[in-house]
Amino acid sequence: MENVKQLLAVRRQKLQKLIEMGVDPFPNKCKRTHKIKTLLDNQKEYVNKQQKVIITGRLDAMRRQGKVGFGNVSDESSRIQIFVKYDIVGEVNYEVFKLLDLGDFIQVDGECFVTKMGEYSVKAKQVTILGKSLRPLPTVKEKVVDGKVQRYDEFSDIELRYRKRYMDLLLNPQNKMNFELRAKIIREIRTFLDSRGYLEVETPVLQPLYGGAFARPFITYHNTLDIDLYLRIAVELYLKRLLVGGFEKVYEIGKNFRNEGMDRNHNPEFTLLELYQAYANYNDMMDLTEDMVIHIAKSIFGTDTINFQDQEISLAKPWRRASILDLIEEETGFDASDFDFEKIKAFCKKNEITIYPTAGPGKLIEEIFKEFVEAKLIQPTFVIDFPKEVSPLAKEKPGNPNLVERFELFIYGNEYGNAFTEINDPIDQRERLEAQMKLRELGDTEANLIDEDFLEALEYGMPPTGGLGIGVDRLVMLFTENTSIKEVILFPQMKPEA
RNA sequence: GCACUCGUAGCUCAGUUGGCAGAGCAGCUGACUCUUAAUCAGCGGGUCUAGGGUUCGAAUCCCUACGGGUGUACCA
Repeated sequence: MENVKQLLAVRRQKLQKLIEMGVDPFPNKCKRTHKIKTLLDNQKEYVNKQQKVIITGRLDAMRRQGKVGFGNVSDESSRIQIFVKYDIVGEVNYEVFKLLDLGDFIQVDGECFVTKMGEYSVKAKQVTILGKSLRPLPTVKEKVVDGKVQRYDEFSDIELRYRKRYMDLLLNPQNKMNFELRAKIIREIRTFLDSRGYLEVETPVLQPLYGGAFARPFITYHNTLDIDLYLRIAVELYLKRLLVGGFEKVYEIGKNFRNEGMDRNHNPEFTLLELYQAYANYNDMMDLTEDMVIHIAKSIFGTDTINFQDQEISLAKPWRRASILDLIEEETGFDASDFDFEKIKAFCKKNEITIYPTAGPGKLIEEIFKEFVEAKLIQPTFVIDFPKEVSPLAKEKPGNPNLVERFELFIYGNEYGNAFTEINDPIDQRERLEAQMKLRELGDTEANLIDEDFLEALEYGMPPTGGLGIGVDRLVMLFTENTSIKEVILFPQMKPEA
């Protein structure tokens, strides 16, 4: 740490020197006439008429050479070289220039020109410090070889990149793209849904009861009310209340919180799109999902084909729709359609699938699917008609009391969405939740709770409804070709450092 | 949770069989009035993640802890 102290001390000394010279290292005012990109876009014209410009940005390279010096300044738009000459800026300003460190924010008043070596630059008339950097940033250098940018000493430590995201963004500008694309994707989701008449709503993050998904919640406490509250694990039960209230098409994009393990597909807080539509069912939700994902792909990337992990994935309609039972049979030859518990248990035992005490045949079918099928679903696939046992909010499939109208969307072996024809029969819904409570009593910590207020709402009447949930982070991962959710969340959850 | 793996200067990394902790960049001093991974000369900078053990001697071998990654389990 001695070294760090020295590096910090040096910068503070420079700060002191500037102050002694009467220079404010953190002025309140600055001026900019051009973004750097504008300079690049108008190079010929600006060079010809020696365009006067004032640029601002961070000094990220410096090559001083006696009484002349070069630097590079970056703003959000781009990066350009500056040329600072003693004879032009004068003795005092040149002293200031010499006291600059990499990472300082500066303003350069000057004019556009081309150096002897042919590089388009800003010839400084004055260099003004806008914000002193008191801590050294790692230096990443770049060199263009055969038109390709080669980077040296890249800031690449994954842990540091996540913990100090600002450095990652600053030093690895290509990583900013993930987050720009994330914003665009979410914007296109809204554009798409808004144009189809869905109303965006906001429902409570702090809930007295949690529901709508299988997950353990985060618990918090409200002082004045003197009650525990839960951070939502889903917004489902609130959005359905809105359908009772007469809204016909609603959606919410927001953070949900699940108190579970973390890995490259799971962050404790994550962004979920949930959508409910009256007078619709899960088939409509499949159509909608296809249209929405294709809209995103085409409007942002101009194509309905994407590459992920060297696999070409076609988003063109229609996506495969196959039942979970058919897929299992396809992969394993095992026919579970009779829901014969003993037979299914035997199959699980033979294949070393854990049989939890609370699991029935439906749960085991889901386990078999995970074990044998999931990873095989590379191209977009709607896996449909799930066991009723594992779907307490989904409506039974006509003609088969073991199944419900539900689908999960899989792409490249990962789950992206979950949807069903929603239960609007309050009696059925109560029975399903009561069955969940029994599981809970048997030790299933993720089983659903009974939300009496929600059941009461259903009793007033809810229209037949299709509901959909899409994992937004995963969608962003897909479109940005990332295999870790931490790459698409600006500040992913990390263990505290020792 | 379990398994494997990594942790050395601000950053990127090397470190042989267990034998004086290194390089480049960044920093500091000096030279240089058109450089661009600027160059040249010199200098400073380390609790080798932490703690314990083996050993004459540990960055290196062993154990434990912490942190990261990967896989697996869990997770709609």
